[in-house]
Amino acid sequence: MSDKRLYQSVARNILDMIESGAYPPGTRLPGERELAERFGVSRVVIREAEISLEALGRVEIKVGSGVYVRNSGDTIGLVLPSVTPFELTQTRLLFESECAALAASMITDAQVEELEATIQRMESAPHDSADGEGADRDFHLIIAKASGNAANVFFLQTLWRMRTEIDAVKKVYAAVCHEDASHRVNEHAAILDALRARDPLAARAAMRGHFSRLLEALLDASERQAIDEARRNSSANREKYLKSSVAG
Amino acid sequence: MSDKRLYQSVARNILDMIESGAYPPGTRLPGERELAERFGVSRVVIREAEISLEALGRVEIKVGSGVYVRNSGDTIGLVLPSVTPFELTQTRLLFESECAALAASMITDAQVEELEATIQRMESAPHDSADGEGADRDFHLIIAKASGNAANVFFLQTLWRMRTEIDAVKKVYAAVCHEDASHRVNEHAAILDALRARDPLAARAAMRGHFSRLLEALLDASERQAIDEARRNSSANREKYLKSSVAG
DNA sequence: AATAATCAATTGGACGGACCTATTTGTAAG
DNA sequence: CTTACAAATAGGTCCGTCCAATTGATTATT
Repeated sequence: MSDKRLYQSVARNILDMIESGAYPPGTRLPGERELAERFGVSRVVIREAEISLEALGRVEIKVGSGVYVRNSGDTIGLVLPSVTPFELTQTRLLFESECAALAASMITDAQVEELEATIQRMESAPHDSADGEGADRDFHLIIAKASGNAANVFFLQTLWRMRTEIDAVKKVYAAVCHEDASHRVNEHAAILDALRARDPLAARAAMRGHFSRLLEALLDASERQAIDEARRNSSANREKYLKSSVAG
Repeated sequence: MSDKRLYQSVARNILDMIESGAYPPGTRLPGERELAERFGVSRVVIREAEISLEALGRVEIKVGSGVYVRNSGDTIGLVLPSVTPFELTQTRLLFESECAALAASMITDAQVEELEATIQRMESAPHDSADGEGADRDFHLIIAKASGNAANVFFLQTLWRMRTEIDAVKKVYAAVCHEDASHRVNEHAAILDALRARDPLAARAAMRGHFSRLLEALLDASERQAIDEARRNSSANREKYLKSSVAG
């Protein structure tokens, strides 16, 4: 209906098929010939659509085998810019705080309950487990949705992709995850309280506090990490130069 | 060195041609037929290569005209969600206001001068011209850069892509562009004053004012547009039913 | 002379069929 | 049960043809 070139409309259809859950990550898409028949287009168009999806990192084409859906998690940094963990956290601070303020005046009772559920999941999940991280993500995502703005949801998702797909970010966040887990539950609870009270100013302040503390924790962690690395390097150097002095 | 599929190796060659400076941004690449002959491959392969480059945002394909090199600085890749003009403007309000507040305490004198230049460009450009729009974009982009955060720059670019690439948004923004131009220059000047004074609160307030007014203008315009459409429909209906009553 | 309508050349878009190579898989021989 | 091989299946590439959009020059009109 809307796309100018045929292959783009086909690519969108395929993307919809994938995102509807019909083809979970790792599964094979139907063959080019079958898709061509199903969409009533030529094989060339199917190939073009799949190539564009491959360029976007959504599928992986294996010759002689088939086209496979990629977990959007294993995309490499091609589409995302390289940002530091601090930049990301600063942007999350300013963006998500405003989302929270907006959400406070729009949130439904059902969404409040969903938020409660994520906090319970975080409490019962072992620290830094996959489910704990999922609950963290859901908490922030629900708030973005509660702001009633599709662009906000999109940016929240993009921010989360940066957190999980950019190596430098992933590393530093992981280092801070252990000691962070306990604070996180409390802070999420404080944010939830403000949202439940439909208080925009309190929600903004609580979210800012959440990320301010995270930013500090990240700075501490990266400092420790830098020290560790320096120590490793210097001990490696010591070894290296001692060795050469023995050899000499 | 050698990519698995032919189109990828061709895409890399084309990219090298572009990045060598042989085809600066805005210029047209040789036609598919010529490239096919030059690389010794079929037109299909050239098309696939160009499509992958288009998906990555490096070139723009215009049917019947040619393939054009895009500014490499432009954001690439991400598939945009469908957002309304109002959602976009609301997100710009909350996001760019915070960027402005950040920028106020980080901006350099050189960046202040760049901002002044964009305002002069807007004053001298005919309303709603391409250059006027470019100056508008540059104004906001410079502020995002002045915030000293690569993630902010990335999101600013993505927001601008939404404004120019989503049909529904483009339409409503265009409708408001004429009467908006005069206000816009004044408001940009007010924002610049706050930045020049390195006053974060004033910068945030000025930016919020800028987008608040824009949001209202958009609402007015869309209301008028809805009324126009309703009028058109009703007159079409009148014609239709008058005709049938005459026929009957 | 300036402007509007028209037409032809160029360019990307799409089709279908043919043939290639890589991978998978089922079956038969060991 | 394992191995070896061969058909079936999958994507990769080419060719030639035709369509549709764009553009610019040509011509007609005012």
